[in-house]
Amino acid sequence: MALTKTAVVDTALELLRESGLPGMSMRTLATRLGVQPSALYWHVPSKQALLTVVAERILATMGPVEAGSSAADELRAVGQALRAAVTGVPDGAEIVALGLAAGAVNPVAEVVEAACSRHGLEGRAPGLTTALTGYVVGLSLEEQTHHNLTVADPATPTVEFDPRFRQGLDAMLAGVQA
Amino acid sequence: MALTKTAVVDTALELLRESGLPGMSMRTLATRLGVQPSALYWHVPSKQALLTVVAERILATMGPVEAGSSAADELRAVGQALRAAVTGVPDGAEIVALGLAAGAVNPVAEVVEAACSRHGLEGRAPGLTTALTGYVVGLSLEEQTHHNLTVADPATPTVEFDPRFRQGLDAMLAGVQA
DNA sequence: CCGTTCATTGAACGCCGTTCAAGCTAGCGC
DNA sequence: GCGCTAGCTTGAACGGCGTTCAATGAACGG
Repeated sequence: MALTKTAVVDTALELLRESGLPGMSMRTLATRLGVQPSALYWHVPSKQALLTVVAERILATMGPVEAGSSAADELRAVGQALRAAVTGVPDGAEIVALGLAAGAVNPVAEVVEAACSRHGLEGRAPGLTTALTGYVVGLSLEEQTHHNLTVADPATPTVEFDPRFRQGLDAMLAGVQA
Repeated sequence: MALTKTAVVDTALELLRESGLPGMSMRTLATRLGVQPSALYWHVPSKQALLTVVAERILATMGPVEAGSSAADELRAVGQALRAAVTGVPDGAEIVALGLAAGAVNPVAEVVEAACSRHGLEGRAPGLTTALTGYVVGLSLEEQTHHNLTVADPATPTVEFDPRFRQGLDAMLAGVQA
């Protein structure tokens, strides 16, 4: 059976989950597929293009968000779902940031739109989407980078990102009043 | 005159401004300093360590933020100042994200603290700092990555990040009410 | 059986960060 | 003045990386 673009992407994600971005070189990817590195370039134009497809896959793992009693509750759930998807894969934030920059569709936009119109916040969706996505990707990137540094050098001081994430999320949903 | 760590960092930043991260290899850095690459490693333990020092320099370019009439105005100014500092250098967001993960002091914390206590928002500072910093770094990263993709392939569709940044910033400062 | 199209190989190119033994050189104690 | 140590640099190499490309193989319609 011949190689497939899908197989390449699948294996890339597999390799990513096992050993992060540094472990996902075109060479290890080819080895895993039992193929020469150059063979990959028939299915994918570049590693960057491969990574944007991987980014879309990661974003697609964001589960649906059920309707809540308040807009804040719903948007908080959206933020948490996005964070779960992004941090669910090593170096996911870096890859998703690249993917979004490359024009991948942001599933958060649609979900925020729905939540806003459900609670009479029409027109607020674009700004909230930008704020939410930027925040989650930014903090997740910091978290995963910190994690990588800790692995490389165990002397690195520990930081608890989970409560910090919630605190920041609540702060941005509340605004500067109250 | 012997090489200095300061000189290495200065030249690194200079090279960075000229041609971004890809143009700032240890080899080009050494060449610019008229030295062999290995000489750098007497002054700096690794490229990563060098980059965290560079990140602190970039963060230090954030100008002071003057007191405003409202807390939102002040925090908006903080966000804009941070963005200006980070995007003032090619690939600045990537480097700053690394620096923050490595434990660089975040100048935003202090400024937000001051602004909050000036407007009776004690206790809100940590969350607002996390939200603001995460958002600015996240969106700046997306913006600079997009810019790099555009340079590499001019067919990339244009995106206006400046209004989007302001919109997201306003959205997070306003919260989900109003 | 030929010719074409699809898919892969193997080898190379030019980068990269990093290491390390060996050497140079400035300055201090004697 | 001399020798030695401590600070700094060299030169060469190691093992990796993404990517390119001519040549090759395999499958198949005519």
